[in-house]
Amino acid sequence: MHGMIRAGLSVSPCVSCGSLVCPLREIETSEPKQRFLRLTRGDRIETPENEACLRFWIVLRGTAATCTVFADGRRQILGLEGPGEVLSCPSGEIGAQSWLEALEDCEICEIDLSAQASILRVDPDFLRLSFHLVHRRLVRSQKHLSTLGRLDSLERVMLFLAEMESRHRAEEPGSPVTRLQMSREDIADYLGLNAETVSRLLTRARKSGLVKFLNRSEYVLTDMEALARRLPVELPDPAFFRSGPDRKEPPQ
Amino acid sequence: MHGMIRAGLSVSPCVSCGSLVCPLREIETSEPKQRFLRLTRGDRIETPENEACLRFWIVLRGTAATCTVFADGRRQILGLEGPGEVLSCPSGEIGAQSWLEALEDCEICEIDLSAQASILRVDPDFLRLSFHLVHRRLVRSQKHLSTLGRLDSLERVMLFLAEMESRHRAEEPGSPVTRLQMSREDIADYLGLNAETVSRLLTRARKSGLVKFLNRSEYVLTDMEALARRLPVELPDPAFFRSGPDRKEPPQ
DNA sequence: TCAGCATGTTGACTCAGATCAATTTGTTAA
DNA sequence: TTAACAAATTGATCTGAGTCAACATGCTGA
Repeated sequence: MHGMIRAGLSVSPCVSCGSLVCPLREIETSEPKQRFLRLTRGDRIETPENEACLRFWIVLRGTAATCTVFADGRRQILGLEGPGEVLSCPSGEIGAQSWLEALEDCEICEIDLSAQASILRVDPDFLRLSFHLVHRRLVRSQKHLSTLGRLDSLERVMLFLAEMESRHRAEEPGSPVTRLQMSREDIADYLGLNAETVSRLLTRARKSGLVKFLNRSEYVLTDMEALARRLPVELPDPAFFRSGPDRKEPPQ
Repeated sequence: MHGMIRAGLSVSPCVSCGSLVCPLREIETSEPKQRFLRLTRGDRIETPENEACLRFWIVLRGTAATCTVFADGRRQILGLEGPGEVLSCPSGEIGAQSWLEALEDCEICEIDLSAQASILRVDPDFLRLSFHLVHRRLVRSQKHLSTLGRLDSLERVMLFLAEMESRHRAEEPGSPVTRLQMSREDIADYLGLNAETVSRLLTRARKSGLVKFLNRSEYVLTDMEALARRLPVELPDPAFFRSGPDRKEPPQ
C-alpha cells in the first residue's frame, strides 16, 4: 500500500546487465516493449493474480526484495534482489500474494514479451533461459529456507553479513567496504527475526571482533576464517551472485 | 549415511502417475531407461555434485522428503514429496548438499533421459515441462519459507495438519482419515522445530478440539472453519497437490 | 542552526520453545 | 507371551528471542 510506481525514461540501455539478460534483450528487439522504472523505498511492483503474462523485471541498480505478508500484517522477505537479478511474473515471485518492493532507490527495467508469446512458446533458447532463471531462484529459496529453519539468530545475522559482502564483491570487486542499504526491519523480515534482535546481534558481532562498522550501514568483515568457523554452512561464493551463466550448465 | 538404494523390478508401469508424468513417459519410450526403486525408511537417493544429468525421479507410493544437513548434523527437510511428485537432479533438489530420503516405504520410478539429451535440449514440450516442474517447486519452497520465518510453532503444526489432510484428499478423495506416515522427528525437521515440541503441540491441538486422533498416526480435522480462523494464511487447496497440470498455464 | 521525526540502540522483563530426563506406548523378535 | 527396543509423551527447567519502553543518533526541512 506504499507508493505507486513511478516510471522514468532512461536513455542508456541496460549497461549493468550481465550476460543472462542479453537473450531477453535480443528477443525483444523486434518490438521493444521495454521501459525503465525508478522506484523509491517502499514502492512496489505487483501484478493481478493469474494474469498470464510474459513480463520480466531486471534490477539494474539498488536493492529490492520479493515480499509476502500474512493476513495479520506479518511480513516475510522471500529474497533480496540486487543488480542483475531477473524476475518473471509467473515465477511465483510477483503475484497476488507476493510482490517486488524497493528497499532503497532502485532502477528497474521492465520487459513485456506478450506480443512474442507464440514464438517464445516454442523457442528453445528462451525456454532454457526461463528454466535457468527459475532454477537459480529455487536453489536460493531452499538455502534460505534451511537458514530460517535451523540457524539461530546470531548465525543468521553472521551469514547475512557474509552474504551481503559476497554480493558486494561480485558487483564491485575493488572496494573493501560493504554498504547495507536497507533498514534493520528489512533485515529482520528477511531473517525471520525482529528489528531489535537484529540490532543487538549486530552489536554482538561487532564486539566479538568479527565485523568493523564504519557507520550504521557500512562494514568490513575482518576475520572471514573465524566467521566461517562459527557457521555450520559454507560461506556464499561471490560467483553465486554474479549474473552471468553458472558453471553448471542447465540440464537441457 | 543410512542405507543404500535397493532397486527392485516391478512389472507394472506407473499406474499411479498423473498427467504430469505422461510427457516424460512418452519421451523415453524410444529407449526406456527406466527402473523402479523400492526404498525403506531412511534410504536415500543422492547424486554426485555437478554431474550434468537428465535423471528424473517420480514418487509412486509413500512419502519421501528432500533434505539437507548442516556440518554439525542439524537436519532440515526442504519439502515433502508424495505420490506424483517429480524431482530432477539439476533442480537443486538432489545434489551434493541435498538428497531425496524415504520417510516411509516408498516406490520410486527413476527415468534417465541422458541418451536423448541432444533432442531434449531443443524440444519445446520437454523444456516447458521442465520449467513447469521447477516453477511448482519454487512456489512451494517460498510458501514454506514464509511459514518458517513468520509462523509460531502452533501455527506451523496446524498448517501442517491441514496440508497433509489436503494432500490426502487430493490422492484419495473418499476416505476421511488422514494418515501421518512419518515420525515426530521428521515433522519437526520439516517445521524447524524439535520432536518434543511437535508432540506437545499435537496434544494441544487435540485438546482444543481441532483434531481428533484415532491413534498416533491417524487423524481427522474436525473443524476446518475454526482452524482457518486461527491461521493467518489460506488453507492449502487440494488441487495444489494434484499432479495434473495447474489451472494457470505455464508462461511460455 | 535548530526542531521534529524516523531509525537505531539498549535495557528490563516475559514467554515460547529447546533441552534433559523420566515414563508410557507400541512394535518386533525371540 | 514376553523381552527388548524404538518412538512418543509428559514434566521440570533453562535460555534465546520477542515485547515494551526509554533513550540516542542521524536526517530533513523550516
